[in-house]
Amino acid sequence: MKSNKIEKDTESKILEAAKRVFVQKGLDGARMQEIADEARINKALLHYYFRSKEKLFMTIFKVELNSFFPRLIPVLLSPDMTHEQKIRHFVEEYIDLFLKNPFLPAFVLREVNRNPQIIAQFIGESGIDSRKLKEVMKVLSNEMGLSLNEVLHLMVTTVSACIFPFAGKPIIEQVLFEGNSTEYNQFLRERKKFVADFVIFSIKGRTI
Amino acid sequence: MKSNKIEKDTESKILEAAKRVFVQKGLDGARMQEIADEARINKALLHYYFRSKEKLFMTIFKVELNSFFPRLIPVLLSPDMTHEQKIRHFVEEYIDLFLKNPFLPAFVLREVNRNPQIIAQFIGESGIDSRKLKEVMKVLSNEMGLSLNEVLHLMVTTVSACIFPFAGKPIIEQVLFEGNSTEYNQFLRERKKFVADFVIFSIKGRTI
DNA sequence: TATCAAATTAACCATTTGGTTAAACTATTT
DNA sequence: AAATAGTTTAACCAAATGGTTAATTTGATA
Repeated sequence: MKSNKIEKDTESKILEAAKRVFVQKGLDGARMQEIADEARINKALLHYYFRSKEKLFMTIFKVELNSFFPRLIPVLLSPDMTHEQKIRHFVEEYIDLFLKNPFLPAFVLREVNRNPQIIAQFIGESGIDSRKLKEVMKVLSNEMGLSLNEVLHLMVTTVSACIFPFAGKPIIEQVLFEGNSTEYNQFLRERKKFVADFVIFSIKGRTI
Repeated sequence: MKSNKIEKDTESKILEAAKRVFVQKGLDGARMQEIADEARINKALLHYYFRSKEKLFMTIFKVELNSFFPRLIPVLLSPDMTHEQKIRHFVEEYIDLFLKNPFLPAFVLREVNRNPQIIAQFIGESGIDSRKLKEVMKVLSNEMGLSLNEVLHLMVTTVSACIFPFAGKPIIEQVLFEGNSTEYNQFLRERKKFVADFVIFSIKGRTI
């Protein structure tokens, strides 16, 4: 048996290459040869480590979907924070995640629309727990003085405001900043504060 | 020459079939044979009308991108409406568009991320005019008492809140409604009122 | 109704692509 | 150092795929 070091190295070289290619091109657009080239190995070695393109893709997708759902539920349930603090924390963490992985939103949306079942398939392993989520909604509902349904919409709106500027980068960059990527990136950095403010102001404006 | 009726019929049969297939599967996932089958014609006929897959795709994409940007600028510039009325009008029209074309957001986002240049390529024909857009922003900035930059973020947030629930359908339906599509559709129908309220409340809450 | 151009099709082609195989290589064990 | 088991590669394969060609059909026109 080869030393574990080299063994693991090849596998992670493959995983890193596959991530880059799949995230950028999607399952349909990716080529096994390109992944092999990117990892600087023979194509047959891909099939030696991961039996098929599908299997390799699923391995990558599972990891990416997992990071797409941030581990923020405990914070949202914390009794030591106001709902304003919770909103700020959530928005900042979520946007930071996408600033570090700018292509994650477009990738997940693309693949999830290509094969909607894939989301049900991995729901268990994705760090999302429906029960906990409902608990969060109840807590927020009490804290904010809104109905459960209003909290649901509020959550979706908040998540939308975080995700869309990344998923729609080519549109926003071109239409709003005439292709100037510096301005677009500046805009993204401002987002954390703006989105949190926006949501908090909306709750205030509603309850007046 | 054959009668115009039949000629046009075949071409539109192709366009309708191509739209269905491309919107669902994207450029990479679509197959010319499938489009031919869907249109109930021979595959060679596709190439007779549209020389290549790329050309056929571009024809479809241009149309879809065009409908993705609604013609709402005149309304937003109208001096006879309050900014609240404008927001309500915009949100209602935009969400209605997606209720009629639920796969449009995912399609546009997918293709625009696959090939970011495509958006610059069609910006002229897409019914979007940067100059007019800036005019809208100035008008809204005055009406709402917000800075230009705040209006920019506000616009992106509003658009996000309209688009994401459609682009992220598989995620929302599964995570928030455990796969119950009736509940998901109910949620979508409520959105028009909620999003408009949300934005308007936020402006109110901010200026207090 | 003979002619002609456009529309349509069946058969075919070249390339790409995911996947396989058998041989070669490497490191560990005896 | 011979045997062994895991790793890596070059060469290959079958199916799929976008695209082409040559022949046939269709319908209008003279």
